Amino acid sequence: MAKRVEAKASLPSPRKSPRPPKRAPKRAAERIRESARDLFYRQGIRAVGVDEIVSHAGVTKPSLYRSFPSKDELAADYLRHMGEDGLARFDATLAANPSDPRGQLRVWLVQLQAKSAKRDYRGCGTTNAAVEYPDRKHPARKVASDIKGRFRARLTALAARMGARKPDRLGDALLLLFEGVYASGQLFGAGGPARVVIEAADALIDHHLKR
Amino acid sequence: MAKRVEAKASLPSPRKSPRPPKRAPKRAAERIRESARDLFYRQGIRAVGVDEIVSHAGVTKPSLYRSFPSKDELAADYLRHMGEDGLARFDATLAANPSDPRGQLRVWLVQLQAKSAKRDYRGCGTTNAAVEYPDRKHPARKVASDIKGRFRARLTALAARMGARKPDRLGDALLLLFEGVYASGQLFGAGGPARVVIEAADALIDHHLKR
DNA sequence: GATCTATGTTACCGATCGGTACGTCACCTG
DNA sequence: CAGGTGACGTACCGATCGGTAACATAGATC
Repeated sequence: MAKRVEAKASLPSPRKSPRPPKRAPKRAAERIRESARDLFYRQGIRAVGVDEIVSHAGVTKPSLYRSFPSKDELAADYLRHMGEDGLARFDATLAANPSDPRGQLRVWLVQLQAKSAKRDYRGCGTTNAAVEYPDRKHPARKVASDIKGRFRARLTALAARMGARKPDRLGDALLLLFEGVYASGQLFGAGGPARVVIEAADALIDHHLKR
Repeated sequence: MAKRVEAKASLPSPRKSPRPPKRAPKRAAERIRESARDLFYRQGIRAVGVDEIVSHAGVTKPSLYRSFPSKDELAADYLRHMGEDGLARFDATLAANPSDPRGQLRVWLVQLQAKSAKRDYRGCGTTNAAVEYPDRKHPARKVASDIKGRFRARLTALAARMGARKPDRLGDALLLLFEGVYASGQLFGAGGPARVVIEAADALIDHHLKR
């Protein structure tokens, strides 16, 4: 389950003003989170040991295990944070101009395409985690499935706002395309198939709007 | 590099007729290959230890290391075999009716869609391996990149045979779709986005043929 | 200052990792 | 039968895996 662990700044009564907890409350757990995020995304979860994480974070192992019950739960926490951030960024991009969903999707796609062309692009950390942990009972896999399901729902809603006759089918078609960008981006690099994603998305949207 | 290791049947001089090597030459190496193929695909390469492989194959570790120089090379061999088989199946499907490339692609897609809907579908082992081994110097990753590059070339050639004005762009768009099926198939299972892949492929092909 | 709590550190655990030294056994050749 | 040739198995290697016990230390509260 891995309920969030930090946030102990708020439990002492808010009397003294200057600095309630200041030193400790942020250090270990948050540094571990940041290190895990970097290392897990770039190298994969299974490839990174807890020793490497704590060493990268400048802390020691017991500090990790006081904030996270296990490596699996740390991985789940990593996926939860990354997934929520990703969904929030997607929402924010779409919300920037609510009257033009198609144009805003294009904005998001331009960013995705740019990222996918960078060397050492590693695709979607959520998808990668599902590849690394096929067992559906695994904590990391459960978070990955949850995030992906919510992203799929957003694409269906977006397709509806664009006026698709079958929004769920357009949403799914777009999701196929995006997952293709994640995979082929890390496989082929800059000149890879991801270069055509915007044209392809346009074609699929047109297909679902006309007629 | 991992040059194939078996094939020692041919080196004794062909004098005696009945059975030159008979007992040993197939057993250990091939059993290991089959076990590795099953276990690597279903659980992932990193998740499977050499002990599990040899135990599943009913042999012992030294037998593995006599036929394969390392686990990494065994993984590369697994990817090489699976990739070649996959490319050959693709070619065979297309060759079954050379005058109708679009129809034959649809045949291949129907099969892909059916596989992707089965429970415990694990996507494309080649893509999965690239996710597990981001290091481009890794033997498994090199094989994965090679296979994917050849598949991409086939899709471009197929798009050309279908009469696309920009075959490389249609081929890449289709590849995005297929990689999306691999990923979303194992993420969402039977009712997932892969259900729309045929309609989406049709829309993309139409887009590249008309005008 | 005494105490409590939360965080940090040293040193260690058993299990498992990929990999190997070495002996055994079956079989073919002389 | 003597000896060579491979394939196979027993038993083991050091390294690393995820995880923990025991102790030190610093800050807040009384």
